[in-house]
Amino acid sequence: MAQESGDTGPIRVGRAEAARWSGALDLLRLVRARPGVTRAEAARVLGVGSGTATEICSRLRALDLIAEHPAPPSGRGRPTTTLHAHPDGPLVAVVDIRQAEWRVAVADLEGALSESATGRHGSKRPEQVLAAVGRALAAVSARHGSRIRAVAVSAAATVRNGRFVQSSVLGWRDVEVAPLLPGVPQVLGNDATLAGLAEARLAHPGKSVLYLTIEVGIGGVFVDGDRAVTGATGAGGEFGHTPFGEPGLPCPCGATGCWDVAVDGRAVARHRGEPEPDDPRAYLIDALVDPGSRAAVAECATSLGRGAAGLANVLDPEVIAFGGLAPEVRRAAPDAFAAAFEAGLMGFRRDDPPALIASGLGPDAFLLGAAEAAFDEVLTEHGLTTWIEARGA
Amino acid sequence: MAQESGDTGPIRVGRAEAARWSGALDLLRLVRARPGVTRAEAARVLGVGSGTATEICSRLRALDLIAEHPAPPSGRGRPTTTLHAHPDGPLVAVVDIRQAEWRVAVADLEGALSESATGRHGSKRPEQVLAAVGRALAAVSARHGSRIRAVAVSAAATVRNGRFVQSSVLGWRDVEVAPLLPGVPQVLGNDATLAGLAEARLAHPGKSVLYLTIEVGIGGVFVDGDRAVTGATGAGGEFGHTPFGEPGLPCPCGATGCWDVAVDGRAVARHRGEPEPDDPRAYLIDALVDPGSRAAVAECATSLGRGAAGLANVLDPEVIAFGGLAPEVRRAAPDAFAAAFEAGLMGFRRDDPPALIASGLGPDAFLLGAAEAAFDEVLTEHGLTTWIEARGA
DNA sequence: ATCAATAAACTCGCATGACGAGCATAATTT
DNA sequence: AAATTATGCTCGTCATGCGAGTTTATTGAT
Repeated sequence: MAQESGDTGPIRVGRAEAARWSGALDLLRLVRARPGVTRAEAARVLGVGSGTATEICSRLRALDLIAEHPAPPSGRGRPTTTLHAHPDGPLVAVVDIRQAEWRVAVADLEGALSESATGRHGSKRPEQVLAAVGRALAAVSARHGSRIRAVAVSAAATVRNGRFVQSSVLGWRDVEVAPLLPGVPQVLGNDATLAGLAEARLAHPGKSVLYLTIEVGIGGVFVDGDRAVTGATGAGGEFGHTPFGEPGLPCPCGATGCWDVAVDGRAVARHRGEPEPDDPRAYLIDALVDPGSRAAVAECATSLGRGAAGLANVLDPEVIAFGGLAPEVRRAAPDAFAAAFEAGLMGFRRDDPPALIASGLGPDAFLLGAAEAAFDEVLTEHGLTTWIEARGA
Repeated sequence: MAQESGDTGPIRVGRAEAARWSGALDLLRLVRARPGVTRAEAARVLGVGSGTATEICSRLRALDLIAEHPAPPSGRGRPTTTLHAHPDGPLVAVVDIRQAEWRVAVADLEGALSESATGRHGSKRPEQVLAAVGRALAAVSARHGSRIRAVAVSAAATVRNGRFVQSSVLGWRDVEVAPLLPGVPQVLGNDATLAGLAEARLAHPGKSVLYLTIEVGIGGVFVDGDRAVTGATGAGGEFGHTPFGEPGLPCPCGATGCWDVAVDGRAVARHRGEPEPDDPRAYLIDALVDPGSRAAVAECATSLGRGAAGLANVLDPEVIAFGGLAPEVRRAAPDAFAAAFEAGLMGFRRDDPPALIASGLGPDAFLLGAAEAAFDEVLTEHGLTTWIEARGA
């Protein structure tokens, strides 16, 4: 994100400053990815000796960043300890804004969510929604004080250069989110992007994961080695707006032939000769169990399979994970899906195709993904430095 | 690329080992990206003090990794020095295997290519081609000795897990390339991937670049911040095999509706009602200047624009760079291209669309990209450690 | 019970790269 | 010739990681 430090003046991160905490950061990230990991195993994974592990752990314990508990002895030898989030350690606040409601929660280093507040918003006015979220966050901040080190907001909206530029389900256009907690880093994320990030990091760490989710339209993200590929402005992953659909068919996004309108409730209605439903998601849920919609749903499953295969050809993922209603669409017409997927893959990929799985994270996926994005801000040299300064003061 | 170090035993890179050379590596990468950069500017860019710069530079000079020349004084103050590749510094050998010929060259840290050998291969037998290339590399190795630190091979073939798994233009299937220079790291790359890597790093450093090139079919790569996104097995970037083409039309890859056969000489011939040409590339070159093919070429330009827009929606590049014959296709029907591109973009992207440019690297792009990939292997802690060991011995 | 075996934590001297303040140097400007 | 300015160089300091050796806590055998 930081570019052209030459012009913008002396930011002066400093090499030693950056390298200083690299071992400690690696340990913290490991504790985050695998809570309760033993210190001995951590040393093996990180490739450090026991002396270094001792040193890093005691440093982090003194800073209230990790806690160590004696591990239940398992076999001969001196028993090791398990590493956990410190009970007074850093936290992040996470927000998920959905069509009719919002949620605010707090996550600790281990990824555990403690629910804090939810609200409904009949109004579509972004200022009102954000004001309500802001009040909930103020309460969180009052409760946890300076332990809150970052805020991440997930919304069903397109994110570009740190703004929500549009959202059909929320009815938002170009919404700037002022700092919700002053002085704390804040990141905004598309809901499908963050859900995919959570799925990739939590269920398939280190792998290349293509995440596809159907709600209204289809979206997702490609996560390559735990890093979301979101392009220049952060608006990548708009898979619904590739011309995989019916050529010429207009899409509300402004383009034509979009995949978005070929896989969801709007597509089912169109195939059945019905008018466009007000709530395509609810319509699709009904259609999935309606025998009269079977052929129309199979068309969607075919489109899902063909598009997933095309994206697999482009992105070469190791895993394709389906979220939202996509697993249901696939399950409703498994043969149609499988045939289209197989036919769409390049020949040489068919011997060893990507694994197709249904995401198992459930409705917390957005908050979990937001926690990932938020801790990405915290677990940096800068984040650690400010944590230490806040402790000292 | 390194995974699961836990099981595979004690590779033990070591944290200090890795951090040790990080400053030196950053300087070497800077000298590579900007040959002739002054030491004073390098210190500013890297964010180190003059003392540290002195230390790093003298260390690298002593190791024959960089050379310093007095810079022409420009204004007041003590004149600085410019940083260059050392005349006895590390080199990489690069290979480009095309339809009817191969080239072998040598690149230094600054990216300068010195041509070494070329050959033609009427035969399509990969063993024969690789044997000829191997002989040329042996000659290179004899001339430069242990200065050659890596080999990179570009070929018009799909790369997967370090093998060439298929190539229609070369007629190859599942070719394993044995080490061409024993004891030296070797990387294989798809030609379009490497050309895009070169275009991105040399012309648009740090940006997100979508590179699209038409030869036979269409391919390319997405380079996000100087890193090629090639997926789990390295076979990403097969943009030609997304279903952007005519639905149902079979493609030699095994899938149907591929973009590949909608933008090249085969597409022009089909639109004209002619049989599939033996050499689609030559056919397209002719068609580009043939008035009778104007409408057919415009169809290809439309398909190119629509597909490029779809990929822009997915990948969110800052720049779309066209290579091969793609700039000519665009130029032959600029209005058709522009209309399709604009129509295919999501509405919110139209205000600030990605820049569309023609690659200017010419036929050396493949070798330059191979040099990038090869130096990525050299400019690592491990690469530097082996360089130092080779010096000492 | 006692003692060997085992695995892991702890101690401590060492190497190293980066830092930064102060000094030296080589150009331009006055 | 002197002042100014930008840069390179020297050197004492520091934090991190290393690694060999030591200690500690558990299991299992005698």
